[in-house]
Amino acid sequence: MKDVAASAGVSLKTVSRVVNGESNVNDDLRAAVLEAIAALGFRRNASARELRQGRSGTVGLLLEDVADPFYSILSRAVEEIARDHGTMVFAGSSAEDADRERELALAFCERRVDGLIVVPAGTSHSYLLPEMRAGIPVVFVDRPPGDIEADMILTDNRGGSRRGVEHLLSHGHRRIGFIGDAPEIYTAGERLRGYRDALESAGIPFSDDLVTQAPPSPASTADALDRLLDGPSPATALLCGNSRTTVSVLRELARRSTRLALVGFDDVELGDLLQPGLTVVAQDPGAMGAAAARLLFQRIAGDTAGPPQTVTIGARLIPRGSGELPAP
Amino acid sequence: MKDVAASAGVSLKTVSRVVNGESNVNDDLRAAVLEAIAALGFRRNASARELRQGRSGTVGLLLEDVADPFYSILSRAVEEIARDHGTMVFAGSSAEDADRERELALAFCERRVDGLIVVPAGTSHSYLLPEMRAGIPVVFVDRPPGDIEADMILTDNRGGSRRGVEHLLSHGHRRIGFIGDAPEIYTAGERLRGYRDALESAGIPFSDDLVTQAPPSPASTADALDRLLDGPSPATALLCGNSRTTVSVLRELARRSTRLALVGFDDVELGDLLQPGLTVVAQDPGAMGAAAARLLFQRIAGDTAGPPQTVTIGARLIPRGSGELPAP
DNA sequence: CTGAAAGCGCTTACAG
DNA sequence: CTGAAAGCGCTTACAG
Repeated sequence: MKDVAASAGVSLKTVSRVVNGESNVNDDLRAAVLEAIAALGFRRNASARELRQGRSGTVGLLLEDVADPFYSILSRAVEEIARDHGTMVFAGSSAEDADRERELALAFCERRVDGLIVVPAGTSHSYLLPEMRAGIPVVFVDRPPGDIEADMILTDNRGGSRRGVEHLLSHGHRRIGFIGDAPEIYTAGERLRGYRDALESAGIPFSDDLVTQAPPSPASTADALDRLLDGPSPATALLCGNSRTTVSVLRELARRSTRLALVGFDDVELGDLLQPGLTVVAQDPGAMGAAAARLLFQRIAGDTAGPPQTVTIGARLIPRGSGELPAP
Repeated sequence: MKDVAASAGVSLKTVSRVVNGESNVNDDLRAAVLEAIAALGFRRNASARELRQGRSGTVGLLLEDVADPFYSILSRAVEEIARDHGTMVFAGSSAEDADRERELALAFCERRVDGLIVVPAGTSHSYLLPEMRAGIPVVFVDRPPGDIEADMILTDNRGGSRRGVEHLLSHGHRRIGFIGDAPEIYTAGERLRGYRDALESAGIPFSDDLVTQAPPSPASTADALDRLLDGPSPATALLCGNSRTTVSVLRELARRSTRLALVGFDDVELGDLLQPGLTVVAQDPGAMGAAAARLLFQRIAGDTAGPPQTVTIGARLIPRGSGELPAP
């Protein structure tokens, strides 16, 4: 900038004014500055600007895995809103590791992000309190934070799960299985609750035999199916608590050439092309990302008066065939 | 940092030494500094550090769409390698818009990224020359840059496509269609070349009637299928030039209940669960991202002596059923 | 409308 | 092993 000023024969401050598009600059001087900028290939140094201004024009986005379709769609939605605010996005994958989450979150804070969107991996988030008090707003998505109060965007997991089970009940099923993630996972717990809600409303007693809660893996899913299908009164329908489990179940059913009424929680690509089409309770990751980003920028803009907000986003049942198979 | 120094009763420089993990600090002073850091909730300001050091510890990653599975897998691979180098990743989506690509790339440069990985959207990249000369290494992925020479990571599109067609030929097909993206797209051109290579080697004359080149959309794909299937000597097999087209073709075939031997370029999730399973020529986005990141960090580390490199990554044929349907 | 001076929070280069 | 001074490249606050 000093070089530009020298080359254009003006002061540093005038160059700064031109670079920042301030209006009160003489046209001739402006032209001279622009010429010098082009000639020297000048590009403003954002670090210096940030240091002086105190805000960085960046936000941090902490996901479980950038490569997972659910999070990558969420991520794109955040990017679009950030773009409207002239802000760039740092994205990082916690890989479900609490230490890595913490490390990334603090690295983002060291970079003085203007705000943070976090899909929690760990169960304790008090490490963020000093940062939040120092003025970095944080919005949690998908799961509530561990031991602090904060803004969050959640799916209506319980209601969605209930709707999925009610759908199976309405097609005559009475023995409905549930295979979900480990019970410590917030969403897994909520979805199991929705399953129980639906059974209870229908006057069907809850049975432990029909429920599996474990981290999703092809092996654990195959075991769970064994338990559901190989007993004296097998399940005729199944709610899968997450998309990884749904995919494992589909592979396992294809291998066994067994049919089973099936509703998956979370949509999977090409679900409509399977035979039968896959009925799902679909979350809306784009809407979640957009809601998180909007709330974050509202906080960044200074709206920090009220208490933490919780935004709940509905889950939609999409019937495509597998959930409409009638009970035998 | 000044506050920490005052609180610990040492100089700024000693705090700096502790924060940076330098070894030559007296244990008592170190302890006092660490205590002051904890008490004050101090976090080093990265902007100031970057300004002084001249490097930012960030890289920019410019994709077509962060939400596309191909790019999100590539993105995660870049993140992992960046992490090994203590570097954060800015990711942005060009949305296939040359202006937006330029705007994002220059915004990354203004933030003084240490390097840039770019999936080109536009056809001219000379706008990056000043930045490259100023010492920001740039690696292009998936497609070559427009009008400059630079490092790049490419898939063996031509060879992969050839292998896909040879696979169909080996199952007795002679009328093999090709539906690819618009001919301006580099990868589309290469894949058409591979298609021609395979036909030529088999002594089968190339026929324009069997080829469609257009931006993928459900409507254009349906039209292309009409042309291929409704004539006097219809195609018995098809190579789809990209995954969006593959999905449209699958939907269209399901609607018509027509069968056709099919090989898709690019894998799609759940392709193994379709009936028949989807045979594809699979790119390896993870390998591409990793190769790009490795080359970039090599350049950042100062290895800029040699000429630009091109790394070509193979495409693998994965037979799953659809490509093995025999010719009638 | 224009500019000179101070300072953002660090690290570098140097002295002791 | 420790510290005082200068400076990275901007913007802010102020004066003219």
